[in-house]
Amino acid sequence: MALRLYNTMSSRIEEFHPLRDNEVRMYACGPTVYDYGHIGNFRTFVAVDLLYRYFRQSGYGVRYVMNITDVDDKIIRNAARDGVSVQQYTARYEKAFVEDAAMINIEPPKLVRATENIPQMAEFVSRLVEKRLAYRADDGSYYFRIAKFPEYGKLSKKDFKGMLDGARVDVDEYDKDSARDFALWKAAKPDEASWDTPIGAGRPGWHLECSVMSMQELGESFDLHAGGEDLVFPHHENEIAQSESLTGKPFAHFWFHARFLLVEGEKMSKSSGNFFTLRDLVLKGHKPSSIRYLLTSVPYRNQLNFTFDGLKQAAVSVERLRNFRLRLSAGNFPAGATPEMQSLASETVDRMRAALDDDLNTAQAQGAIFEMVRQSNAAFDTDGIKQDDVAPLLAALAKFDEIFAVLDDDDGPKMKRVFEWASGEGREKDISNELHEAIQSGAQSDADIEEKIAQMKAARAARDFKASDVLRAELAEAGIIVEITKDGIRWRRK
RNA sequence: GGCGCGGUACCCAAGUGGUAAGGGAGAGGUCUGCAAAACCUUUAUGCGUCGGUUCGAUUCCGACCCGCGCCUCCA
Repeated sequence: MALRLYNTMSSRIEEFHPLRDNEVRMYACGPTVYDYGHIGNFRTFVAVDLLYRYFRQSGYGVRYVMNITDVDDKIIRNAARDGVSVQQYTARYEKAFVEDAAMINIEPPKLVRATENIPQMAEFVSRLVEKRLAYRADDGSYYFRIAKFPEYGKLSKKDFKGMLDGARVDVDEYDKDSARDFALWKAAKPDEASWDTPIGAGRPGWHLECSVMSMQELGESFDLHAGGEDLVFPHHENEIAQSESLTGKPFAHFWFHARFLLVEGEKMSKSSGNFFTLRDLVLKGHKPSSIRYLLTSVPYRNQLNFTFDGLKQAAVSVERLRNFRLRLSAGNFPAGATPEMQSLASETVDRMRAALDDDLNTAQAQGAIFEMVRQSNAAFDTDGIKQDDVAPLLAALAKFDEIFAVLDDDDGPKMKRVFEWASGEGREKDISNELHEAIQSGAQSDADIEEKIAQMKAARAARDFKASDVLRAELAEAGIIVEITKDGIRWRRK
């Protein structure tokens, strides 16, 4: 069964087939590195990550490129405010972005930077000018002539026909032939970062970098272009206009857009007080795995209401999955295999893949895995799982985690890094008690814990439950949960 | 105003022209020295409201109400 994806261009769900056999070339609009990434940014990046992972699981080789916008108005303004160069300013936020992405298990794409492709962008503009698709304004800026691209608006389904004849030109836009013409290149201004190029001194407009870098990395036509829903217009529309009018070829074949999320039922905004960076959430004591899980629990085209209650629920759900894996890995099973468990495992994989094939229906894929967990746990309780059933069940779980990436418990070390970062930034006051506790549980080394567990075992062998309970309480205090089962003692971090 | 999306149990959230996945939470129970984990039972005759089509609609159509998005370099 083939993957079916919603394509913004056609407004329909279509079967996905790469242009070249077995190779997917995809490009995602990445962050403008002027601040720490917020949870909304990461919803989009996680959605694209899921798609990337699913392409790979489906057997494709994938070339996945993401841009870093490291020059724009905000960056120039903030760098000037801080009295540092644009490069100095963006370096720390690009680093933060990479760290944050790793924290929620986003597989790294190839990153390309706007400022490292300035000559190519200038070259692109001059080719547009040669073809009379762009023009130079009096101040040295360059604009794309929208009237030259009749298909303008085809992605966002906007009709500009009435506006293309220049009848209603804003008085402010004195330099432009038509109000809708967009800037390709902005002429240098005093005290602003600029680059000397054959088309003059200045800096690129926002849309240019994505056309230039995507084509450079992936070719004039490639498979899929992704981003947040707000980018449909004008950003992606403009990319299409400048790219297709220049090459005469279709630009991206699939357009993939993730819907915005709500935070506590409202649009996220700084003024509403519901604006959170990823680091803010970790400082509040939430695990990266909970955040990732919550972000993946609603299909990417639906509005996701990101709430703290939801974060807690996500944490419990992840714990349930981790407990299940631990139980399978650590248990003793009778020899043999059962047909029921064998088929349960394979049906679960089929159901997950069918769900993901259906425009990445992550909620349904999660439903499938939980169904398997429940049935397996029930079988477990009645010795219905045999030795040879374990591997297929674990394999199904692994298949799930290749996409969702929440099972491995490395939350402790990750949270510790955020803790250290906040301390280094002098933000101790933002560190919650919950984060302190979480760090504590990660502070115990495995060896220390195993030592205590061994003592517990000895005490229990002597039927000294009192001593055993004291040890268990000590470990609980340190954030370690101990479980006594018929197969022995198991432990995990809270 | 133009274009588009959604309203499903206490919360989150799938889904289908034939009678409601899954997760969380609550209640009761099983297991257990006690915990924890796990399992079982239970919680929507109901899927925004009102009409229509149909043997039958939550699912299709229409109207209305509510929420949300884009149309302003915010993912």
